[in-house]
Amino acid sequence: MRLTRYFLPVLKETPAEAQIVSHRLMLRAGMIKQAAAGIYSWLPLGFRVLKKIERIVHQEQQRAGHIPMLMPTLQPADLWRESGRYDAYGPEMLRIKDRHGREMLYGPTNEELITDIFRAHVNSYKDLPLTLYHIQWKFRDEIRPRFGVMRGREFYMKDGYNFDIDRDAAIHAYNRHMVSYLRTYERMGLQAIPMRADSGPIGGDDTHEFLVLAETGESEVFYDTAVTDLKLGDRHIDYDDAEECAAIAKEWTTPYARTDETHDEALFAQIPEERRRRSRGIEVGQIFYFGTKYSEPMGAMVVNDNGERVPVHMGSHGIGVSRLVGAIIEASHDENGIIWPEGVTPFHVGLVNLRQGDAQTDNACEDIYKALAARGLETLYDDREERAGAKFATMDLIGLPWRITVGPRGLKNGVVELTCRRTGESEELSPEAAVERVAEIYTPHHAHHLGLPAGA
RNA sequence: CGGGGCGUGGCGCAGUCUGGUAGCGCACCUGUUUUGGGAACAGGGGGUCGUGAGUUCGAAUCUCGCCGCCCCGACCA
Repeated sequence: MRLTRYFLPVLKETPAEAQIVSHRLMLRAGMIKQAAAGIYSWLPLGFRVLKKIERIVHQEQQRAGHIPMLMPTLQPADLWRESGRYDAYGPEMLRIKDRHGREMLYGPTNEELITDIFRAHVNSYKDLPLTLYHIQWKFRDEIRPRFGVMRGREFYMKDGYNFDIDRDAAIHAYNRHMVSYLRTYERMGLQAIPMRADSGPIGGDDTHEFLVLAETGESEVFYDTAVTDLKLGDRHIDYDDAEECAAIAKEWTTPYARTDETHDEALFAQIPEERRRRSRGIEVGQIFYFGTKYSEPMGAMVVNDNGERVPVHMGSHGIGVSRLVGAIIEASHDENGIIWPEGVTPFHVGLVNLRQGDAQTDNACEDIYKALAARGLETLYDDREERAGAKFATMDLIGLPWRITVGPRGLKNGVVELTCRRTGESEELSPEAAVERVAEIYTPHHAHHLGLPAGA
């Protein structure tokens, strides 16, 4: 993408309303524009990141065997009366009437809809296990939206629902989700720690929240540093293997890690002091096992192998996709701007032409731009008539992890500069070698896409 | 919902107390000179001062109502 043909309204000054760093940087980098309290337009750069995150979530869900679909944002009130949540949900649910006076609501979550779909079409234990999910906009009329996309009223969320014949099978689904979530966050360059949590209004026996450590997090968290040393890396995982999933879940949930809701000071005190940490975290996901809480009242039953009608065991699982954009920035920035992890960066590499209009540098940039595209890399080419300082400042602000700088001085010696946004380190390379290096850097990220279903 | 604050060109602000015909910086447009970390100079365009009513010869400024937004708290992906 050529910057002169793009839409990137960066701001030099910080809008007054933004308090936390991710909100400030998202506004300054031209990623979002507020439409109303807690409601945002996603401008092109922000939209790109949102879609990158969404894609990773889709890929990892499907890798775990979960099935994508899409449910509407508007739902009929009657379904919620059936589950008993129409009144229970309170003013946080946005209620609307259509032209015929029928009561509708803008979905804050989808348990009712998915259960309705399930009971209409699934009748036998032979159709289980089944896990369906979608990524859709939600609306919760928060008392006080704040922190930009981190606590919006309208937000983009992956929510999934598993249906299993009994408790054991549902627990496997729970563990499988934990593993696939760990992998999802790792690909985004995040460490999200599963922490035992309260089930809250959704209810259930078992639940973990995934917390990203950050100063500005809304939750107080307590953990053993043993948990932050864990990494999935590129280990192969068989998601159908209940024991393997359980083992990995156990590995991550054995070290102490809890939010203030479930914190136990006595247990915490047993951890060696040098490993004890008290910090803050941003919740970026949660998984639940809730047994037959919805299936019973709503009649989501199947016939088991004895010919008996039994309620299915369910769980639900969420990832805050739009919130993750903010959470990643909270976890990865410096005084000059955002630092995107390679997995979610809006563009893989920035190309800076230091002497726009000079035939030699223009040509060198065009060649590099084409060579990067040929390698399947997304480049933001700053071809504006701006001075070097302005171009560097823009690149630093929007946080592309790698930058290729092309100027007459380097070209005289046949080199360009490849700079790492995170470390600030640069190396001088021939244009061909620079392209090659960037391609190498992104090879593992592109490898994730292999072996997945079309559309993933 | 309780408490606090703010609405003035796209952004950041001054002007409001003490009413007198709207200003600064950034951004934008034109030109010249610049060009490896947010350039300089010259010229230029853009604002019913959130909104409605009232007071007044005269309202961004005073009074009352309404709307919107932000911050702190209790709640949530």
